[in-house]
Amino acid sequence: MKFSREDTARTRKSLLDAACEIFSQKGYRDTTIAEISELAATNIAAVNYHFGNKETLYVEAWRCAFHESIKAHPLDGGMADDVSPEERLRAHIAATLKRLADKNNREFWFVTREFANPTGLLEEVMRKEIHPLQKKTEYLIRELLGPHVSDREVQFCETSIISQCINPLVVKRKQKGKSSAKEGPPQINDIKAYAEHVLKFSLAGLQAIRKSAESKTEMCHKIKVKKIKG
Amino acid sequence: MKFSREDTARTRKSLLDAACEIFSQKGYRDTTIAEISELAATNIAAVNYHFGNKETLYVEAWRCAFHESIKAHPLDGGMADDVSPEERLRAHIAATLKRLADKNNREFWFVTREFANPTGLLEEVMRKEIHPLQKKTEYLIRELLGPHVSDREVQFCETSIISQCINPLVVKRKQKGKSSAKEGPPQINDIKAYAEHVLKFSLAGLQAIRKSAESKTEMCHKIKVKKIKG
Amino acid sequence: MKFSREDTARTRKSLLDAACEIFSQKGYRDTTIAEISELAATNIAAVNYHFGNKETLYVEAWRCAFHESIKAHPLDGGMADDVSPEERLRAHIAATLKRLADKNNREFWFVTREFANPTGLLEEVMRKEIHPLQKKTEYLIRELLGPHVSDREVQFCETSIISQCINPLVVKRKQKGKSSAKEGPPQINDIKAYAEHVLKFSLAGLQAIRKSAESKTEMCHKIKVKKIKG
Amino acid sequence: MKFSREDTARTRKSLLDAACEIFSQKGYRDTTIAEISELAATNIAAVNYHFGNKETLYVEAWRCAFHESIKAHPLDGGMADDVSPEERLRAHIAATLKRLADKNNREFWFVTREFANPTGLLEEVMRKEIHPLQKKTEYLIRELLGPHVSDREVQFCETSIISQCINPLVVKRKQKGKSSAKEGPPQINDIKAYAEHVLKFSLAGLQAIRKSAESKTEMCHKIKVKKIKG
DNA sequence: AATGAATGAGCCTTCATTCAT
DNA sequence: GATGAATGAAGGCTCATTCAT
Repeated sequence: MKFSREDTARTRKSLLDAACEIFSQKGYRDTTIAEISELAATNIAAVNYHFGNKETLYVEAWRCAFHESIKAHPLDGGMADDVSPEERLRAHIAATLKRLADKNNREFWFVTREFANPTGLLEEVMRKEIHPLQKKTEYLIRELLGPHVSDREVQFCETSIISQCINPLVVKRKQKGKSSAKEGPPQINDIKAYAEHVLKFSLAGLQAIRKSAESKTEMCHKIKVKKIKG
Repeated sequence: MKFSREDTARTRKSLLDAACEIFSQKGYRDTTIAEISELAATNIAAVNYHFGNKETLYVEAWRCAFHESIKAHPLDGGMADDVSPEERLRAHIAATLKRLADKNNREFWFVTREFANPTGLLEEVMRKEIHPLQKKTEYLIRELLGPHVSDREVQFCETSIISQCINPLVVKRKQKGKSSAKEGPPQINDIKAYAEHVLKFSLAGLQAIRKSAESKTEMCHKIKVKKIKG
Repeated sequence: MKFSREDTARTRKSLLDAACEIFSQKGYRDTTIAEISELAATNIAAVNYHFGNKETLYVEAWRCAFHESIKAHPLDGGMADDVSPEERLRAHIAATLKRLADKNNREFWFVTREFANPTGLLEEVMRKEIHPLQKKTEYLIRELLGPHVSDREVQFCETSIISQCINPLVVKRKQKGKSSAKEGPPQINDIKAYAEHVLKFSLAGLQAIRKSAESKTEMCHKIKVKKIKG
Repeated sequence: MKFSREDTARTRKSLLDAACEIFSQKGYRDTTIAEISELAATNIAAVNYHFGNKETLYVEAWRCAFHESIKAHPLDGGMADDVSPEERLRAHIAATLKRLADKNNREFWFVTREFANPTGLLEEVMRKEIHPLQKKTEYLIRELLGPHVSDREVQFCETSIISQCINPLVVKRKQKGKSSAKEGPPQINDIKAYAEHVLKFSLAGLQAIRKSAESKTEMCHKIKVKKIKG
């Protein structure tokens, strides 16, 4: 039997898809290559043939999931750069929440798992892919905080906002499929409403930090002036 | 080997400690009872004798870690109930952050791992142990938000605050031991300063939500009055 | 804590009872001494303390079951020796069937199991206990067959009759608890009716064997006479 | 080690043979797959690869033994359907006894062990395979008993005949290898002679049952006639 | 005398990887 | 190039027995 290059590529891709699906559902350890092979409708030796070993397949699957995720959810929320920073923050928060809440977004699972149980395998690939996005967020927040805040305050605010987006969805995902018991951690069901809440909550927070920084600066200034006058 | 009957509890405890340590480091699946037995300096069969099976040991280990954690870090931050809600929130945030940041807190690892790679085994025990704490937080937030907010708004605010406490520490833990590269997600190093930030940020956020709710209520009231007068 | 001799004997007996019960239900291999200890409400070490090991307990349990069985079902069926052999056979068959069909007769299980999966442990004890009974049956059958049959014919008839008693009850026991599916081997439900059947069937069989033997003898005789006369 | 793809079936077969041999000797519980693998000269994991687990292997081994047994000993004894029922019964009894007495017949061991120590695994497969054979026997007996007997009488006679075939061979097998002690249950050594005995004994028995049924019917008839006439 | 604790040997099963074709 | 067959290593669990008290 002969196999053309197209067949080979197709087999590889279907293995990757299957791996993506199952790894994201069960994590590295709980996934067997037998399962993946079956879902990909190939034989069990194909994984090692195409990817060498399970670890490599895992990394490749993550990369695949990441690109899918980025393609489906542009990170700027499709917002132009010339609108007000408040609007851009709204867009950013909404886009992030929507992306992470997307049930088809398998990448989020990989990241969550990786944080909890670092394999180290995704270390480098994650840094390279994610870093640029962070810079953008940081810049936007700095804009909203004004010139008087310290770097650390910017970092803290960035953390506050990102955390509000990530954490509830980690919780939500875990609860998925569970009987919506009233007990258990609070859970977000209306993503849009929650996005508005995070925006309102965070803008107020940012504003408070900004004013605090400004008044501190002013006081320093007054003291300096006094000293000079006196 | 010699052992007295009094040693029984000690054997059990040493197994529990070992399990706690290794489960929190590697998670359920990657931990073998052989490892645990070795660390506890007993026989593999001892696990089965004392705990029945690996699953039960896992749950017991979690419970142990949880109680250790709570003992080391009282949840109200040692704050009396009669101080202002703001002060109590400060204490709560500081205590939570300190607890989660404690390098000896193995329970946090369990929870993180469980969220990322659910075994389902801690489902019930976690709910039972953690639920009461949540209620307390919820009550405190409701106090700060005033009477006009909806349940969903309370829930959202609770999520906002808790998320700010949990997420950065998950990230931080993962980065522990890494070269403090400037790349990578923002990372919290000064827990006390961050606690103050979260308090300031969140109080402003809560205030904004409160005012928004109040004005909404007022407007409704006015409309009603108008209707009646009209 | 002190234990009187009465306590000791009681513990021993309760272990024996428990062993009897469980061994007869599950067989040697599928029974664990933990189960037995639990049912006997003692600790797990008691078995080895009182009986040395599992095998010895098994043999003792069988002996116990056997004596219980004999006590409950006298082998002559309570029939006097002076009635007709036909009546004595009726009594014998009825008694045997009743004994083997008795749900409380745990000994039958032991024997069945031993035949299928000889442990060799019951070898000697069974021979000693059972042999006398066989002799009695043999004598009765010989009486019914008359003086002309060979030893082998007696043996065959004995086998025919005993088999009709034993085999259907082995089958029946196995089917116990099963849905009385119409499929499956034929099964005896009315023991008394079946006993009458076996009697009628076997008396006819014995009669046939007897006549056959007699005619054979007669023919031999005639031939001899002829030879002499001739 | 070298192996061609054609060898696959051979490997499977050798595992099956080994399983057949050891299971029939030791029963399900006392057999380890390690033993089987060793006899089959393969790896332990091969059992799992080819059969999934021990239970499946057991069932397959039984089926294999059963088919071997049937192939070696056709159930009708090679007798045409047009001979007299007496001749067919003779052939049936002879064939059955020969089959069960065959030292190479491993299936009989399975069945015996299964009856004594039910695993429940053969429940269904045995019913499916054996049921048709029973039907044939039943039909033959009904023919010999004539039209006046009840279903229960047929069932009883079937039981009587089958029992005479099965039980002595169970006993015999157990005694195999033992010193032919004069003690112990009667034992069949000449299978052909015993087959003739069973035929003679049973035909007489059947005849008795038949006549009894006929006279009963007749009496009923007379009574009815009387009633009508009267 | 009697027992709770402990253990070592063994079993079935899983699974990533390798091999000959 | 691609695959079905095979395997070795390891894991969790069971259980009769032993031991110190």
